Amino acid sequence: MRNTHKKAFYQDATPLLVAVDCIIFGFDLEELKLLLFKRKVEPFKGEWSVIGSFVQPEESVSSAASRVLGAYTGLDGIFMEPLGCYGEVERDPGARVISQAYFALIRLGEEEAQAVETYQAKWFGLSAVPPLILDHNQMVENALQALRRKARYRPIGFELLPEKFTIPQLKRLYDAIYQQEFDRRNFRKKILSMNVLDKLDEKDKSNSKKGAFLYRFNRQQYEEMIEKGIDFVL
Amino acid sequence: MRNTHKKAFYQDATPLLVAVDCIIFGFDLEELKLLLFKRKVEPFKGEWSVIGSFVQPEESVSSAASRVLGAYTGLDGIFMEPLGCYGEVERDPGARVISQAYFALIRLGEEEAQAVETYQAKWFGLSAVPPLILDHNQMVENALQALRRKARYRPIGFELLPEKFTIPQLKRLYDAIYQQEFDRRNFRKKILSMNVLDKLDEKDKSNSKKGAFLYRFNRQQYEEMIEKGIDFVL
DNA sequence: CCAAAAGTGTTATCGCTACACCCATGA
DNA sequence: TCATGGGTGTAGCGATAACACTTTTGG
Repeated sequence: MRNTHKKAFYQDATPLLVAVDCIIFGFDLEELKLLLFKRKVEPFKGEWSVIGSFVQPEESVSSAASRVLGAYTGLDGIFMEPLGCYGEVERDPGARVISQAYFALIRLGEEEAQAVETYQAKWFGLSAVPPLILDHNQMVENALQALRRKARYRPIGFELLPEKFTIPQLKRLYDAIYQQEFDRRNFRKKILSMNVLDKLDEKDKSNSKKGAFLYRFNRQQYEEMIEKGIDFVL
Repeated sequence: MRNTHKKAFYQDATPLLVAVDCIIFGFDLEELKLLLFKRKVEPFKGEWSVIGSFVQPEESVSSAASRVLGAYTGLDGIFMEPLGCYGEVERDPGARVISQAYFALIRLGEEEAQAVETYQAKWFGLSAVPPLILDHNQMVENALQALRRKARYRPIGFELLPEKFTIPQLKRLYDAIYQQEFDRRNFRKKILSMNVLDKLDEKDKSNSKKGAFLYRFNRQQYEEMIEKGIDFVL
């Protein structure tokens, strides 16, 4: 029996494989890092890649990305942001696969370290990223650009730091992201002037004898600031 | 016969329908406009939508978008920029379709007017956008945000103007994009200070007795400026 | 007591904003 | 000649950038 006109519109189209790929950044309080995985299937088995998965029929594209992030890091609710679509015909010699890439920011910690064991994953400094399969090096480059673009105007840097952090640590994060040294005094002034950090009574002495005060990001204050039309800029 | 392990990786995944949708902006020297189409197939036949198409196996996602733009406007080499992925499971009740959206900027002119005839398309002012099918209103909103975000830092506004334009026209374009009135003198000063416009000897008298000088965007100058690390900002 | 990082305040400069008057011309 | 939009300059302000000294404390 012939299709109705209605169904034909969809049935005449060819379905394609759709994947998500996640570029995962971390920060060890020294350097910006990238989490890479040794691919376990052919083609390119054993080579380095970012982590990904095919999108299943019963999940949205973004939940596919969440699923991947959760599965491979053991963490829940990881910050992620869409990066773009990689849709060249020949990008994957194994099959026609369209990939939607995301970049994600995680706090380095224990759960994630355990995942590193389980999945043959490894953290790489940004200057030591090895050749990756397919167009993954391109994705990484774009992810870094996107991170740089965003981190200036949105408080996403905090996603890379522990809940409690010091101002010098925050500055080192921005130094690492932008590969340049910000002025200590101006940096402190600017971030504090926005009133989005709560100063705690504790000090962190891991980096100096004197110790630096710990702060916590106050999302509520941030949102009130945005309401008032004031911009977050670092 | 059973698949090899290599093939299984791809064969175990379910292919999905992938579409591109194009949000097309135009500027009639007065107002920012959106090009919308009357849908010709079920479901939602006869309702307004942005224009799109399924991605074919032998074309990249971005060439699918180019194809759509070319087919429906009769124009070649239209400026377009990826907007994002719309991947909710239930976004299209007709089938599971993942859509990659693009926004495009075109110069209003003759070829395009003819396409308006052929395809039952219509230009809508931004404040008069009708209800659209699926998540297309969302796409339009996001496209407008993306246009606003971009136009400040990249010289994409020129894509909406004729090759030769006056400074007041350019200002009116930015007024329209940002829904606010820029200061005439400051606007002129800023754009001219970047040295990316070539002043012509001709005047355009369509808007005033005195006439305003015509200018042309000089892409080469723009690129040299970027080389030097100077930012384009309007 | 000293090395090493944390913390603080002032000044100069630059860019942005606000603003008012003259010019050219067609009707 | 006058109404309309085009074209120009300047002064004030606020944000940013540059910069040097004091504090704390573990070793």
